[in-house]
This record gives sequence, C-alpha cells and structure tokens, in this order.
Amino acid sequence: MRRGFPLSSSAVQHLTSPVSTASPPLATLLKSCKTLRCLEQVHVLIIRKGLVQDNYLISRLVSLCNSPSILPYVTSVFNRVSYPNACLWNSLLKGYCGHSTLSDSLSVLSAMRVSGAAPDEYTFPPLIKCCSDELAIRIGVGIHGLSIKFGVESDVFVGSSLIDLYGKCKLPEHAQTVFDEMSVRNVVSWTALVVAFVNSGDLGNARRVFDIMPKRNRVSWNAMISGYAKLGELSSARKLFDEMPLKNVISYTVMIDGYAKSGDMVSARYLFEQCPDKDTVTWSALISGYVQNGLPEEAVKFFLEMERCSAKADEFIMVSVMSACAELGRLDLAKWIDSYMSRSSFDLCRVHVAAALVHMNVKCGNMERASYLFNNMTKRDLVSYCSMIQGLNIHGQGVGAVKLFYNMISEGITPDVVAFTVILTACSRSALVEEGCRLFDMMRNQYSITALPDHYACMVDLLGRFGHIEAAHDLLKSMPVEPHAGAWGALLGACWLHCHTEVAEVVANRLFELEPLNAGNFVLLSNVYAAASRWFDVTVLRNQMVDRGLRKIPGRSWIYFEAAKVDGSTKMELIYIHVGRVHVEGRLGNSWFLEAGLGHIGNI
DNA sequence: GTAGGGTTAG
Repeated sequence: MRRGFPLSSSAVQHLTSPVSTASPPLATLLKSCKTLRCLEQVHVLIIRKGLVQDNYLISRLVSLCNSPSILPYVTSVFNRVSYPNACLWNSLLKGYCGHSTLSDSLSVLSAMRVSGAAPDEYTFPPLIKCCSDELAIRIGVGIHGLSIKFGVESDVFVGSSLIDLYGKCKLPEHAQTVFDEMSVRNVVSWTALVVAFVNSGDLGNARRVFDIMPKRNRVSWNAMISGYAKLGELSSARKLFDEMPLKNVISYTVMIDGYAKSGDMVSARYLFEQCPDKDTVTWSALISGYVQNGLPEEAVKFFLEMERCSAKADEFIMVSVMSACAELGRLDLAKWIDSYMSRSSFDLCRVHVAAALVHMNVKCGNMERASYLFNNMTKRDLVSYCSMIQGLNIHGQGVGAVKLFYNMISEGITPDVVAFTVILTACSRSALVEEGCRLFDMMRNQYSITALPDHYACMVDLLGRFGHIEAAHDLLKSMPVEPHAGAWGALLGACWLHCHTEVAEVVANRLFELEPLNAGNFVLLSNVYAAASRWFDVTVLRNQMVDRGLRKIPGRSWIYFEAAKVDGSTKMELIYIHVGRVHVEGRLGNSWFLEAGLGHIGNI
C-alpha cells in the first residue's frame, strides 16, 4: 500500500518497519551530502539496494533538507515510505517548520497524528519555534496543550521552546510558569527566561534571573547585555560587557549597535576597532549607525574599507549605504553601487532593496534610472512610491507626482502621514493650490489622519506662496497644537513675497520668541519693511540685530555636477541647484562646495 | 545497529 503526505491515511502502524540492512557507507555518504544533486545520487543508491522503506536512512536523508527548494523532493522521498515512524515524521516536520509556512507544518502534524504515529518530545520544539517566529500565540498555546496531552511538556527542550514562545509574545508571566513547572532546567531554559523578561522590557527581573542562574554561557551574557543595550541602558550594558569573561563577536556587535542607536558613535567606533573578529553584522551595526546619526560620509568610508577588507556586504549594509549615498547626493557613488548590486548576487526584486535603489537614484538626480527601476519593480510599496513621488517633486514635476499619488491609491496602497507630507510639499512647490487643499481635506476626512505641524506648514507655504496670506494665517491660528517655527517661517516668507506688512509683523514677532537667535527672521522682516519703503523700521530692526549680536549667515548648498568629455568638449550636467549667485569655494572629491549669494545662477 | 531537538546580534 502507498501512503503519502499530504494525503491522509487511516493506516494503522502496527507493522514494524523493515529491518535495515544498510551498509555503513550509505549513512556516511548521506552525512557528506550538501546539494540536491548529491542527495539524489545517494537516493539512487538507496533505491538500488532496496532500502526505500528504511526509516533510519530516509530519516537521515529527510533531515538534510536545508532549503525550501529541496522540500518537495524530500517530501516525495518521504511519501514512498509506507510506514514512517515518529522519528521520520519528526525529521519531515522539522524540514517544514524551518522551510515552509506554519500552516503547512501544522498539516504535517495532522497527517502524522492521522497515521497513528505518536508525537513525542522531538515533535514539539520545531513547531513551537515556528509559532514563536510568527508570534502566533493562539496556535502556540494550542501546541502547548497538545504537548501536555502527549505528556512531554516538562521535557527540557519543549519547556525551553515554550519559554521562548511566551517571551517573544511578551507574556513573561506565562514563561515563568512554564519555567517553574519544569523538572529539569538547563542553561538554555534559564537564558530563555532572561530573554522573556528582556523582551517585555522588564530588565529588573531579567537581571534577577541572570544573577541566580546556576550556569551562564556566552549566550546568557550576550542576552543580558543586549537587553540593556536595546533598552538604552548603555552604562549597565557596558559594565556587564567589561565583566564578561569570554566575549565573542556578538558581544561586541550588541554593544556597537546599542551605542549607535543611542547616538554615541564615538564609543561605537571605539569598540568596533577593539573587536577582533568582525563579521557582516558588526560592520552593518557601525555603518547603519553612521547613517542613522546623520554621518553619511563616515558610513560610505567604512563601507569602502569593508570592501578593502574583503568582508562580504549583505542587503542590510547595502540599504544603509544607499541611504547614505542618497543623503550625500553622490551620483558617481550611486552609479558604482548600482552596478555593484547588479554584479553581485543581490536580489534587486526584494521590496526594501529596490526601494532603496529608487530612493538613491532619485536623490542623486538620476531620474531616468529611478523610473526604470520603479517601473520594473515586481511589488511597489508605500516607501518606494513615496521615493518616486518625492523624486518627481524635487525635479519640479508636481503634476506627475500627484498623478503617481493617485496611482498608488488605486493600487490599493493606503497613504500615511509621511506620504501626505510628501505630496503636499509637491503641491506647494508646483503651485497646485486647489489640488493641495483637496489632498489636505482627503487626508483628514477620508483617511482620518490628524494633521501634523509639518502638514500645516506645507499648507501655509502653499496658500501663502500664492498670495492667500490671510487664509494661511487663519489656518495657522486654527491649529490644535502650537505651529513650529518652520510653519511661521513659511508664512513670513510668503508675506515678504506678497509685501503683506501687517501679517508679517505679527508672524515675525512670534518667530522672534520661538527662535530668538535666527537672524534670517530679522532679515526677512526688514526686507518686508524695505519693500514698503519703511526705512525707519528697517534701521530699528538692523540695530536690534546688532544689539543681539546676530549676523546673517549666507545660505549654502551642495551642488554636484558630472563632467564628461563628449566630442572633445566638456559637458556638464547640473543635478541639483539652489537659486543664488554661485561662487566656487572649493572642491571636495567630485563635489563642489558653493556659496549661494544674491542674484541668479548664470552659466557654469 | 540506530537516529531527531531548544536560547543571543541588524
């Protein structure tokens, strides 16, 4: 009779499996199998020797399943076994838990129970781990119940998995109950309990358990240190780190990551230098730390150094580096990274990788490449849409930005606060007053998003810039929370543009309170007075500035252009410009640092 | 001549 999973079978396993006559080389051969091809070859030998029903050998073969792609093959081998025993079922189940969905794994469990093979203490840990990874607490509780039914809940492996499950699901009291009811505990059970408390933010209990543990290993130490580091208690983390007897690369990485997240890149860098065996995650912690702390130059520097050390970059690092590159607007670097990603075996179809690529190209001014990447994305998410919308916005294509925004909605993606900030900015920059007002209403009414000060600032900018000074002022006054300086500043700028002295005075006085040291506000108001020929007020204001020791700092901006020899002449492509007369101040790499003064950009 | 398992860092 042929039995097979997932076909259910009512066969009762009362027959013993055929006795194995396997010669040792087969089992040894299986041990050294790494690829599907190798597996198939050994399987051929198993078939030739007539051992396809051998539970032991097939179990060894099934447990070699180390990737989702091998799972169908392994399942077909399993399905040829007429009477799989619990051990073989467990091997298959482990393969499914590790490389398939939770629901498929549960189907395997059902098939196992239907077949009459009794689940044992080896059956549950992989299943519980699967629930724990997916935070599937309800299913997890069901599995816990089953483990009690089969009398294995107090097994040290089952128990530790359950502690981990409840810990990950932020139910430390349940974890503690399981722990208390275990008859045998080991260092893993204790460590899982520490992690359970750490996950729910209860560092006090985590430390209490850590201190009374009968034995600690590196994992226990690292778990406690990472708990402190994750919750921002860097000094406690560091103290424990210094006390730790045998640190490994994870101990260093946890600390580096903690310092980076708390903004202390000096300490992060110091420990990074101290760390003897840096791995990809260590480099990633430092590089992403620099990006998150607004130091993209450092991020790129360390990425290039990592390349020199021939350490292997992964997706996480590439996303950080792309973000740094976007921040810097370095088109040369963007092109290099772009081709590096294509050359190396990175999966450009993964949403966050593709989104970072689009964002980088947008920010570096390569809209052609950004559009190509965006249009070829298999799946577009909110972030990639926003990058693209912002790209169109930066390049003055407000109408295109609005069109894309509506495309996004029709694709079923729900815009969030950030998406509305992006689109409202686009409307403001491209003079789309009516569209902007419509979207502002849509955000509040249709999507029930409470407008943030940034949204109000966009609207004030939009209304103000096109002369609706009173409406903009009314909007600011109607805000439920205090507008930030940016919003008032936008309105002051609009007052200057439209020579609205009356509102300008009110707004400027508010700004002088909010930002007493910002010379720009004084300059703007004085320009308003000058436009109205109120020279006396201009003088008063200038004197006030002198009294306060304020001096207007000239605006500065980064400018990047690419020089390429085309037909013997030099073609220069302007990527990003700010209005102002341009003085070349100096050169840093391929970027020119410029000072923007009054006037307009002429020919460069 | 029998196997198979759990915890830490982006």
